[in-house]
Amino acid sequence: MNYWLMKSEPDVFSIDDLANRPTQTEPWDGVRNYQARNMMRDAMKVGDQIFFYHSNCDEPGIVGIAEVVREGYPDHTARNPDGKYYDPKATEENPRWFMVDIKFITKFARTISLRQLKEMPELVDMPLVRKGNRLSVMPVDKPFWEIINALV
DNA sequence: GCCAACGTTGGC
DNA sequence: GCCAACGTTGGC
Repeated sequence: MNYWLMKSEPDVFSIDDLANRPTQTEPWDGVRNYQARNMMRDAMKVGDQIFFYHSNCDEPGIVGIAEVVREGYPDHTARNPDGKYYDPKATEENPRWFMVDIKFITKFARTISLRQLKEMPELVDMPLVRKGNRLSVMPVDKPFWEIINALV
């Protein structure tokens, strides 16, 4: 089993939105970054655990856990000319963009803030706390996962 | 709103 | 294949 972190702007789609879905499941559409795409297409497996991260908000940080329930498949929003994720280069034969489905597992009682994570010496090598990291989907090494989980 | 750090695009 | 211009991300 692998561990991941996925960012979402809570104004757009928050962990509460995920929890309130009828099936508590959501296709992770709209990712338009090749590194993130490759991870969703090739590496994320059913059962993998995901830290759900809120970005671009008052208190950026990890707010809960989700898991992968469907492995990489074409992101059909790339082929909808009326949607904001439209990409004319995506075709049926070559979908270009992929997504996974994730399911709500838990919401933390409080946000584990980015600020708090940055203060922890044992996490200095975690990509998330590195300057300039803009990846919206990133792997989390198991030791980091366990350290952070112990904060809850 | 600012801006640093990236990633992508396209001319050459 | 280089690289300048441009667009986006996301903390602050």
